Amino acid sequence: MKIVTLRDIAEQLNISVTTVSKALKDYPDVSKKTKMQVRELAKTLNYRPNAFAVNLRTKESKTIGLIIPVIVHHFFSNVIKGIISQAEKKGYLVIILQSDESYTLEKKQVELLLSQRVDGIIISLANETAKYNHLNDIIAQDKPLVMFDKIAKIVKCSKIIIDDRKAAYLATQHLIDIGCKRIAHFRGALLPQNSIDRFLGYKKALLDNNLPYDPALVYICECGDMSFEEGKKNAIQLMEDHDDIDGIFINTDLVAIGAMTALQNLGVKIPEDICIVGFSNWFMSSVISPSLTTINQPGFEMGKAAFKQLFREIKARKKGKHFEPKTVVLETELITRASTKITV
Amino acid sequence: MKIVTLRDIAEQLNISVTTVSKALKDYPDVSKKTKMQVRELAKTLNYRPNAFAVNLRTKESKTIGLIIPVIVHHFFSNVIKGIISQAEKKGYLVIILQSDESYTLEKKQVELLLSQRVDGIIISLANETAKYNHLNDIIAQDKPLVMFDKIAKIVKCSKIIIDDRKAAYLATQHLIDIGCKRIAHFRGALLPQNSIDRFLGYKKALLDNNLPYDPALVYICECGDMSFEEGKKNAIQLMEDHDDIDGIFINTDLVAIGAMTALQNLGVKIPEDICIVGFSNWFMSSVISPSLTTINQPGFEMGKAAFKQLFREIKARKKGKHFEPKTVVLETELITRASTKITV
DNA sequence: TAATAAATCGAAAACGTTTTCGAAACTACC
DNA sequence: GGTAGTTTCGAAAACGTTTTCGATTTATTA
Repeated sequence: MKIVTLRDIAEQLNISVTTVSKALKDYPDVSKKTKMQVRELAKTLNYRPNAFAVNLRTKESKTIGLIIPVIVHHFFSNVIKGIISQAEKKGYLVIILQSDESYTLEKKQVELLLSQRVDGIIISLANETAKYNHLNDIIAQDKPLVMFDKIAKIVKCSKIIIDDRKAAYLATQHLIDIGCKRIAHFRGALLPQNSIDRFLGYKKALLDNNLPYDPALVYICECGDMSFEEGKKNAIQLMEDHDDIDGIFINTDLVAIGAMTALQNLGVKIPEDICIVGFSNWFMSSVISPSLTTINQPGFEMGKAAFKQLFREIKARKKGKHFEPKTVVLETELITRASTKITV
Repeated sequence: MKIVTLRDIAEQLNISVTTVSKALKDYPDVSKKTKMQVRELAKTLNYRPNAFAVNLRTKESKTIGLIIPVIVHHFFSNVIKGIISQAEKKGYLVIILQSDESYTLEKKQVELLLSQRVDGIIISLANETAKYNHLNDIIAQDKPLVMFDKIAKIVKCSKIIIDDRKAAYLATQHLIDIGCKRIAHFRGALLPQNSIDRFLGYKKALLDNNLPYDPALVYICECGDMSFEEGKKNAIQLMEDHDDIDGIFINTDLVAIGAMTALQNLGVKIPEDICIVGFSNWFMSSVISPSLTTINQPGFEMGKAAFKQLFREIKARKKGKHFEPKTVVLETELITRASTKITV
């Protein structure tokens, strides 16, 4: 019941704490005999090193912090899983915080993690976040920082992203390739970089194909808890405003599925009347009817990559080397399904 | 850039570390003047207490551990959110681990959390888990432990659950009330208590209503990553085996939605030919067509309740009191939707 | 056997905080 | 001015580990 320490072992064996410590860590200057004795006793007493003391002494906790906008989210929960799985392999634990898309909370949580002295921080920014002092604080403390998905280009740290612009371009080009002439876009909130990039990719694809870009065809949705409803609402509004639409590129699968539901209720046939491309490849997208063409956004892989990068930086710091921030761009792909398959 | 300590402040003000510490914690035996000086300097130097040292000294880390079978899951991610939100209010951080339904991993993760000396542990058991030594280890160390959802009745700790049996009974009774005579059940894996309880509730409802219980009508699905596919497969199999079925009570919404998809593809009309009740009230259930009648399983509230309970136990331990394990049963409700609305 | 090399051990400092307890300084009162 | 009481401070121990460096013992060699 009592918690055993190095000292307990040392006293029982009539040796010093030093030797016990060294024996357990297999130092070369301890005899085989005492090593055996120590290890055996440690086992029978069920000795566990006091993590608090180890942390204090070694100045690291083998714990990292993760701040994400939302947890209940197909993409982000996959990222979490990726990070945790990779962290576990390297013996790291992960503290998770949810910013709820709030800048104030995000800032407070960064403070919290810094005062907890985690070994590094992984973050995906809140939609609201437009100032980056809190992030620069992390860097100023020379603590490893990796951003993913919702990033701030200005901040000097490593980043794990996809090429949102290219992916959006691909998605829009696909709509054009199958014959769409008037393509709407449901975009995400105004601030996040990826929402901007996806919009730009959409726009560029139109222009490259000599199709007019019409700002009136771009609808905004916050992509919060109400994504599905936003999709429905936007779709209904779109049908009222512009009934000549023949394709929509939508920022997120969940919004897209909402839109499809509303359109189908209005008697619009997909893909015959309107083709739809989503974004993220949520598992439900392959399952609904018609199945949804979408861009695969590899959440699990992003999580893994984010931790790997962070780990590299942690290792580099320990060796005193400085680490040049690196941006990793993960591959995406267009997955074509029934929502854009028109058999002409 | 250099990390400031109490000592730095003390030296700059020519006072002792003791006084600095006391000033910052508002001890009564420090003069107002020095308190002001200390606080001001602490602020300008951006002093942050070294969490490692505080932990070592106070023997607590204000951090708890959470072990869940899966992260990417509508119910569990809601629980995570509930736990984190509540923990944040009390100034606690949460380390999350995923057991992947594996007993071996779960056991290892408990070890890890214990050696990290978290202040308490919240756990929902893996499907595989049938031995509880690792849990008893936690209790033996007098560390607060709270289980939720997938619990082991034998283990002497606090538990947050719903009355699965009653909820399943309610669901089945509802099917009977609307005229179903031959009701199938897609149950979860064999070991988990809640999967057993839901099955028992289903069975009892049948018997109480003088309907025959037929084991052949009970299908098993593991409810892992393949839930949707399992639902489809089970539904198709069911139609082959017993085409006289007029109702199904299904362990999980996702499986139910899979089943509905398969049934609709087979030309079965829901609810006219077969009525369906799911379990968990996933947000998609209100959104698909037909919308799914289900049992509301309050994930967020369970998470909150779990942390609240853990927090009570942590407080009690600090006061040296012993805490009698408590089981909290949260309310559920039947949400009737289109999948069981037959207008006779 | 003496000198040297190798093997084995332990004292002590350090990590940064919290808290006890005694000492010093100051105030008030007769 | 002396006493008692109050206010303000700081030395020191403690939390449990890691690591340096010197000391001691044992083995090796000429």
